[in-house]
Amino acid sequence: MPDSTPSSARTPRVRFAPSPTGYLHVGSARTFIFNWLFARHTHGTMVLRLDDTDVERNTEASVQSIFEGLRWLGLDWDEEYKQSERLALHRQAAESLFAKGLAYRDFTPAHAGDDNQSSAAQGAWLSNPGMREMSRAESDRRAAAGEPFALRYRVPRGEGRTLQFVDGVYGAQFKLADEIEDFALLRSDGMPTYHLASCADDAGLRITHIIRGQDHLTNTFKHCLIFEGLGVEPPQFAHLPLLVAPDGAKLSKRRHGPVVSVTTYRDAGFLSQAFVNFLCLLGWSPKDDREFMTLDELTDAFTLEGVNRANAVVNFTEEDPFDPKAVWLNAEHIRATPVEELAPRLAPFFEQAGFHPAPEKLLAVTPLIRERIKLLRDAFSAADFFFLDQLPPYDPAELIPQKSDAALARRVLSRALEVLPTVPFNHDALEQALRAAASELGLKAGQAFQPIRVAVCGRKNAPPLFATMAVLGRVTCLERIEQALSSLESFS
RNA sequence: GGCGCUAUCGUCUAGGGGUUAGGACGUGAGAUUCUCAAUCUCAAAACCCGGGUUCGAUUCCCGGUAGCGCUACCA
Repeated sequence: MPDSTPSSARTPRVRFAPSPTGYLHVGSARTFIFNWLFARHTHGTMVLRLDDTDVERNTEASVQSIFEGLRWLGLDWDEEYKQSERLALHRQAAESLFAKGLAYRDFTPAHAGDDNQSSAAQGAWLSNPGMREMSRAESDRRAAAGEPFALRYRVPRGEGRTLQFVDGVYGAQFKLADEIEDFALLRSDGMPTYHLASCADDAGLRITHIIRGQDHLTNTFKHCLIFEGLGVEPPQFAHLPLLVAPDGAKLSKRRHGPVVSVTTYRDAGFLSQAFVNFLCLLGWSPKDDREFMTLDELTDAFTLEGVNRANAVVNFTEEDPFDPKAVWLNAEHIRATPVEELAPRLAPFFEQAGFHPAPEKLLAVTPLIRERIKLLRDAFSAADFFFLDQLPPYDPAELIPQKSDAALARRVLSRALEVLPTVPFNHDALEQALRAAASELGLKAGQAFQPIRVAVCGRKNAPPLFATMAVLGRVTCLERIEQALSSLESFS
């Protein structure tokens, strides 16, 4: 049944195989993305496989949270499997290796020698004493007697054999078989280990390219041994440089907390396409000067040759959990998003602040803040005055322009009050009227507009004045200018 | 400890035997604008160290150092 066509010549089948032991973290997300891009670029198949053989640590909540993360990324997959449902296949693989004499039973109690650091230093870690050499008869007898055992791979020893494979990123890799320990295939409870289950499934699912984190680079020799024992041609391998924290340590849930969870990015208001764009730039380059890229452009440009070999730092700090480049890219993607598409994405963040803007109003406000926010969650603080019934009390110092006085601010506001009731409330008419008012008062635009802007928006920094007033409407504007004026009454 | 992988501005990266070592983010200065944002201009900022090979190495080779990974009946 094994297919004799080399994996490199078949239609690519790649897989993403997370183990559900927590939320989806950014490193896993990147691995998924690279696999997806490879699959789509080559018109291959994307397989999602939950590697849930670690019964102790797997949770259903984690499964849900991983799906949630993947769904948010907006990338799909073609086939889906659960490793725990494929136990029979794994056992069969173990059987087959045992039958061929490529594996043996190890009756050493689990965790017998926990000081494997020192025993490793003495070179005594290759196999447990007496187990590898045990006769089949004795092994069978002890097993039949119900004594628990782990199944280990019988790694070729004393032949000076060199194992090798060509990595799609790191190039040709070599290792002496004698340096590899007799790794476990089955635990003493009969459950397969990661190495066995993973290889058996990769073979069974006819995976052609394994694209995964570099932390598996050395493990790959073991996997080659398993594929060989199973009598199948190993897939192509490509290992990805790791994502690390600014201190150089591998990104981990434990040490770095929620900053490594993709939901943190989602909740802060990253656009998924920006997040994907950012992750792609860590450890991969299109080799030209492009940085801002759409999914289509990424798919088109992605190749394994573009993958870098050095670990990439995600540049976050305690004060700011997001890499500045990620934030910048997000701002770029926000600006590139059409208003009709962006407005509904903003809605949840207004709701979070306790406001439920009408869709039309949101649509009117969005273009005014689109250039001014870096994260979607900034939307409310950038646009609050559009939705507040009552502005917080004015700061007279803000109503009064620099090098000026309250009297001038009062004149400007009074004049505005005279002019505004009859002006059509659209951008051009407002501009014409207010500029005219400014020159009548002998003021420069900047000087004249500040009191009005502060009156209408409640602060000095805001979107362009005329468009803002047009959205706010005549009634609100007049009301606020009156209030501002009266707050200046007693002020000299 | 053993084995492996890696090393270009603060960060992400391009490059590659002879280059003013390129771009981006961030930072600083300026321009522009009704403020902010955006935009534009300019600036500071890097080839880990030591040996080779070579007319010439940041680039190729070796060694060192450092970081990371693997060395589990975790994945």
